[in-house]
Amino acid sequence: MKSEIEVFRKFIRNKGLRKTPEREQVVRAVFAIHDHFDVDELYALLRRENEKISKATIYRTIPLLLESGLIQEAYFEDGHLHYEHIYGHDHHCHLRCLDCGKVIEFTEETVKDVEGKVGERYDFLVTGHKLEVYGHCGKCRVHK
Amino acid sequence: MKSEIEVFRKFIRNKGLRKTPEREQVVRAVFAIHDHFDVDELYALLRRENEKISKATIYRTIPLLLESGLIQEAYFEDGHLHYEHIYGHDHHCHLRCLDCGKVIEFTEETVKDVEGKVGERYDFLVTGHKLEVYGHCGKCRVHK
DNA sequence: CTACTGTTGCGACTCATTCTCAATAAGGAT
DNA sequence: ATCCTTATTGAGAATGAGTCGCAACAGTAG
Ligand SMILES: [Mn+2]
Ligand SMILES: [Mn+2]
Ligand SMILES: [Zn+2]
Ligand SMILES: [Zn+2]
Repeated sequence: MKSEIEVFRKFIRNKGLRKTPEREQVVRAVFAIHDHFDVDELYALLRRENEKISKATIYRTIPLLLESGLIQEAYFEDGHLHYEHIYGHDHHCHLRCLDCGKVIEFTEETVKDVEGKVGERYDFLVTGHKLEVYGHCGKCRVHK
Repeated sequence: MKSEIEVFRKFIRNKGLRKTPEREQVVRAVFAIHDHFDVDELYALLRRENEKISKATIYRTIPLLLESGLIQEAYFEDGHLHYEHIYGHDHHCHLRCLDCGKVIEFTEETVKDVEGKVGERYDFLVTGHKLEVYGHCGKCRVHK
């Protein structure tokens, strides 16, 4: 299996774009975070490592990471988007506590079947899905 | 079954809030739109009807509609949230074309089972879910 | 190495949403 | 019905995520 940076370089080459150190630093940082992240967290990490990269470049790189399949939007919260790297990881869904905001990742194979059924029913070539389940975690239920 | 305005009034009363014509106009407008909508569309509808209501009040009313279960966030797109009224409607999921943006609503009972399984597995009291399936619609596949 | 052109950083800008605050109006009490 | 307290409203200012314009810079083809 190719590394994420190899995948990214091939993607960049295929699109006729240029290989730049800034873009590759973003790729590296994205795969150094093993959690959901937003642009500010990504920016903070890069700054902490003394990488001189502007927020604009991060914003410009994110669509490339999405299109190349290295990351995906995880959810929209607190007024902005959150992402997660997905290359090299199995698909998972999210279970969120409406009280404390905790997010648990889970896998559930039956959701995959829905893709096929729905795709056929409406003549769609289905490429993926996003499932979020909401509720109240055990800890938060105790507190009330 | 109670009407949406009755549900809303009860909710308002239970929270110790005040019944205002502005809030009730928003409720009415939300249930006059039988489609996904955003704040601007809601505002435009109210203005078209010569309701003098400010956008700030709409923004302030939306959390109340969410909490009372009359509406839900449908999806985030074009830099802002879209909503839909759900009171009095069966739960449905969304199938979206990544090319043209078309959104199809569908129902799929097997997703309900996932709620139960996951809730038990992680000790959550599950209250709902949001499933979006992505792909390319038949029309868009022809065009390329 | 050169030329061409895509990319970067910076700050200005846009636009959705929130906040501030003075005026208004619910709604409980009398 | 009137008063009083305080939540709510409208208007506009403020915030903040994300985008854009532009001049300096740097890949890459030849
Ligand atoms: Mn995740
Ligand atoms: Mn819908
Ligand atoms: Zn919780
Ligand atoms: Zn389409």
